[in-house]
Amino acid sequence: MKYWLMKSEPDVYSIDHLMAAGKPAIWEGCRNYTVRNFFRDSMSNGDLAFFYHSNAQPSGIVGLMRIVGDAYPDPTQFDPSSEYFDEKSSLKNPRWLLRDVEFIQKFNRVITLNELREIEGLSEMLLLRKGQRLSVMPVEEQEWNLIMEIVQ
DNA sequence: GCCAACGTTGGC
DNA sequence: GCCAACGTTGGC
Repeated sequence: MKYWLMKSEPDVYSIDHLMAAGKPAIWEGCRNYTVRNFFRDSMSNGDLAFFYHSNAQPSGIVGLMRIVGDAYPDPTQFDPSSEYFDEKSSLKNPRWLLRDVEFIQKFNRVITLNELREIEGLSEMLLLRKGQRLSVMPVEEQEWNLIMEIVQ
């Protein structure tokens, strides 16, 4: 079992959208090779992930979800009407993958970025590193547990 | 809206 | 394969 943090701008797709879906949803639109490789090589069915709101007031962790199934090509890359369309990708040789995610829980408050910065033991957390911009990133088990402690 | 930091592209 | 120019992310 591994742990992840996945960012989304709530104006685009928030945890409320995922909660309302009532079924697994596709985590579409990631166009970064590191993230693509995480999807392909590192994530597994059943892994857990924090849902993180970026560009939000305030930004922070808002809930939990579960990775469902295996990686597969992101359909939006083939759709010319999608903002995620990639003309250099093809059905035979897809560039971009995604994962399905399933709602588990919405926290009763936002664990803000500032709050995370003040937690001893999270100083090495990828999310908190200067200039770090991955929209999907691994979370260490001890980091996960520290954050879960303050949620309870 | 600004801008730091990083990723990607493409000419050479 | 280098690297300048450009694009993107995301906090503020």
